[in-house]
Amino acid sequence: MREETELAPHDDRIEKLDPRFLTTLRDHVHRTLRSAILSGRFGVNERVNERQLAEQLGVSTTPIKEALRQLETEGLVETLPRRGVLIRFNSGWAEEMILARAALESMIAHLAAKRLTKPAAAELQTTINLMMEATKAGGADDLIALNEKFHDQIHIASQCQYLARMIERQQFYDASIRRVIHSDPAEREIALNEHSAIAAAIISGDTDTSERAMRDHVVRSGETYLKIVFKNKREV
Amino acid sequence: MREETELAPHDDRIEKLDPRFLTTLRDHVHRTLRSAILSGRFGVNERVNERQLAEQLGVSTTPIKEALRQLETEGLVETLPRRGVLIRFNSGWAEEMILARAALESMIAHLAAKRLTKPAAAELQTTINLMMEATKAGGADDLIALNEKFHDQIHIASQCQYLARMIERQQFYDASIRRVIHSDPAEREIALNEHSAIAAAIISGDTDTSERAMRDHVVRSGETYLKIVFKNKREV
DNA sequence: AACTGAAATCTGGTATATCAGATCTCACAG
DNA sequence: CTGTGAGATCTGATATACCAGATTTCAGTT
Repeated sequence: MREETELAPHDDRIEKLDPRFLTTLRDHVHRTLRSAILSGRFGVNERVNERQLAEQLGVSTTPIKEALRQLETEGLVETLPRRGVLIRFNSGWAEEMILARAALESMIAHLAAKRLTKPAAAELQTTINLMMEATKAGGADDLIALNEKFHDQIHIASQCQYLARMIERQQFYDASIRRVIHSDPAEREIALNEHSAIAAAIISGDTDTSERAMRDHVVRSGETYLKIVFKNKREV
Repeated sequence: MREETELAPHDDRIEKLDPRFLTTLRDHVHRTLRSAILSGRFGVNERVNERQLAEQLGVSTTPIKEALRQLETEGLVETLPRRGVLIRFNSGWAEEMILARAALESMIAHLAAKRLTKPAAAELQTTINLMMEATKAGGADDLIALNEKFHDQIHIASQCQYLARMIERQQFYDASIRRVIHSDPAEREIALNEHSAIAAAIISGDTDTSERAMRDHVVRSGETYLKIVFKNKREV
């Protein structure tokens, strides 16, 4: 018996609270602004005012400033010292975010193919099987969840935490748009085929094919999102 | 004649000041901390204290906080709300930064091969020619400068600003280490060959070869840096 | 000796005041 | 009409005070 579990007041029935559930104002501001920018609620090159934002969101400027620093590092805004903060997002930016994600995901797929363990392979296959069923009969939300699980499993298999985190930041669309896409029968069919091909390549350890299949999948599906999000307004 | 240049008090002899030259305390703190982290002056998982940092750097906590938010978004520190700030950097992180850079640079090389203009091709070739000379007779600093120019030209040719910015953030070594590497005759020879191959592929429009050559170059040279920066202390 | 919990303390989070560069306004000189 | 520049004003940058979780300390209890 392990001493620690004996001595410590440990109780498996109650999970430890994840500190991440405790959010901060800064985080809330960050999410809100990020979402607003990505959904085009700011114009390209529009200036935003820290004090004004603070007032609108009912907070002081401190969390606003911190959130803006994060957005700046993400490349969504640009701060001109002592002059102003500009929104930096348009369809071109979104396109490059897709390319970034494609590049990173394909690198991760490559490594996953190289590092995949037996049990992880089985789990990945299980996800694909569930996807097949959900594609036929499931709702959009089921597919979205499976989609996330699929990519997460690959991230975990690759053993790359830094890369996985980077990829998360390249998402420029929200749940509502995903729901639209995952409701389209044609898109569902294509996505399933692509996912199956990716999984097969990774499970078979074919790094090269994994890489390409993943890249092509991310680029193609990304372009589908682009068309919907930016419709007819492709800015300069 | 263009009206604007006639009416405006324009004087080509004097360049407009780039606002970016005006730096802020926050920026200075960011650079300082980033450099300190990347050069291993903090231990893995070491906790840093905002007030303490402020005192050490002789500033208030505000610019410290903002710089930490940037570093957090870059993945170099992690903030546990109301508990502390942890350094998140070790050799594994550095390895993944190399992989990220390789993935992004190879994507950019792919696009550069597709989008390269005639004049840009000539300029790229010029850089390669200068590199050949510098490899034989030049100093390390010349090679470093040419190296940067080479990659910059490819970034510009790719027309990807967002990706180019992302790549900049994946650098984990400083000038002094680059100087060591670019002084080694063997390394110089290898790098020249790789650069030449990349340039040739891009100029010939061979997207596939460009991509691979770039990726392999970044990974290989990155590993050289890894060996030097982390020597014998490869942490968990 | 082991446990409990209140209080001290540490740390980041937030609000606010103030500073200073950048920009704008507008009277006034040429 | 045009150009100038002092002053008002806007905006981000910085400093500072205070708030509130999280952690530690330690006396008191069993």
